[in-house]
Amino acid sequence: MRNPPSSSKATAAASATMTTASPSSSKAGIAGGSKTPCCVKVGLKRGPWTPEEDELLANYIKKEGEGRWRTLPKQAGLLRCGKSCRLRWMNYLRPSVKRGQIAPDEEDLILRLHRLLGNRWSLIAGRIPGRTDNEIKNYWNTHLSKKLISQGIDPRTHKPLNPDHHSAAADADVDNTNKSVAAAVSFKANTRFSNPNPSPPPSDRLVHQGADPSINAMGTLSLRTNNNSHAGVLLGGGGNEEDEDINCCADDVFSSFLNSLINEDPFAVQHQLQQQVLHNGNVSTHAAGAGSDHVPLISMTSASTMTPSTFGWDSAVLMSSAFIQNDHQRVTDQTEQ
DNA sequence: AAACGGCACAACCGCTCTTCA
DNA sequence: TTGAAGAGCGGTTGTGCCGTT
Repeated sequence: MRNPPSSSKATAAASATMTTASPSSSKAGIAGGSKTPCCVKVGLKRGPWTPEEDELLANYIKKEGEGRWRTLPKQAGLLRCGKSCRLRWMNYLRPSVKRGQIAPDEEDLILRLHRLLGNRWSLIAGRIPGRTDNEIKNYWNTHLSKKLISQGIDPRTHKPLNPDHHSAAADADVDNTNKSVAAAVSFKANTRFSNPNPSPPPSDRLVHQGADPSINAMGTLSLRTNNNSHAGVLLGGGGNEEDEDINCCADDVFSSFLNSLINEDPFAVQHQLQQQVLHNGNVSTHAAGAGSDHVPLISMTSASTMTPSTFGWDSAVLMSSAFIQNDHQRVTDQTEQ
């Protein structure tokens, strides 16, 4: 784990020391002369934030709320670009940000999530309350990746660096889990929500983080494939069947699904998906593109034998189910042997 | 005591995606 | 349909601190 001095360093760096901007700090972030700063406007301050700037930003957001980052600095009386303000707020000033050491259980969770999700820091951070993507990214790069390497594990693939020292079965485990999660993440990534809430919807990116309860509570969502054609997945019974709509809380499904994978319990994943289907009455899929036909009432079992290409969309929880079922079958086979 | 290197983390950049006029 | 603006993400850099030589 981390040694005590690092925490004090972190605290110091997070407050006073980093805010004592030396003349050289104005060069921060500009590597060489080729890179263009995000804020080319003359007069905008860069580098470490001062306590005064923090106060201005925090007070303004407390009063006016988040958003409109481009205009915020001017309104708040800050000589910063909006991007810088947003980053400062998100990674440091937000009340929900938890400071201090990463606990062992958090570290374990980061490892598990990274094994499943890769460098999707925001997604990982979304499942660790109070931690920011930047913090987790830093912690990974400075601690965990090195730790894994010292254990003979490739931090990118989570497989042994020396392929002679592991079994094919172990590979299969990792592969199947990764495929499951890749499909689910892809499902999420391709999911665009139609928020029924009339208030300005938060960015879709937040959906990936699972950070916004208003999104978790959404009733309707639509899907868009990578090539911008539209497709729909209906999970659930009642309600209208407008194209592009999905009438169940897919985020909950995803969340439960991910939780199960984190806990390395593929049977629970399968069970949860099946329960979701039973609860909602059916699973149906349909493509909303030209000439598409509805494919009604497919069971999870049949769904698990289908490929995404069957429907013309490139990802789905259904595929995850297939992978999980394969896992189940493999284990069953092994048991019988 | 000074120099050096590694560590930790805040901050920045380029890019991508979504929204909206 | 398209382009501009807004927002967010992952990768990278810069800086201060600390331990070692």
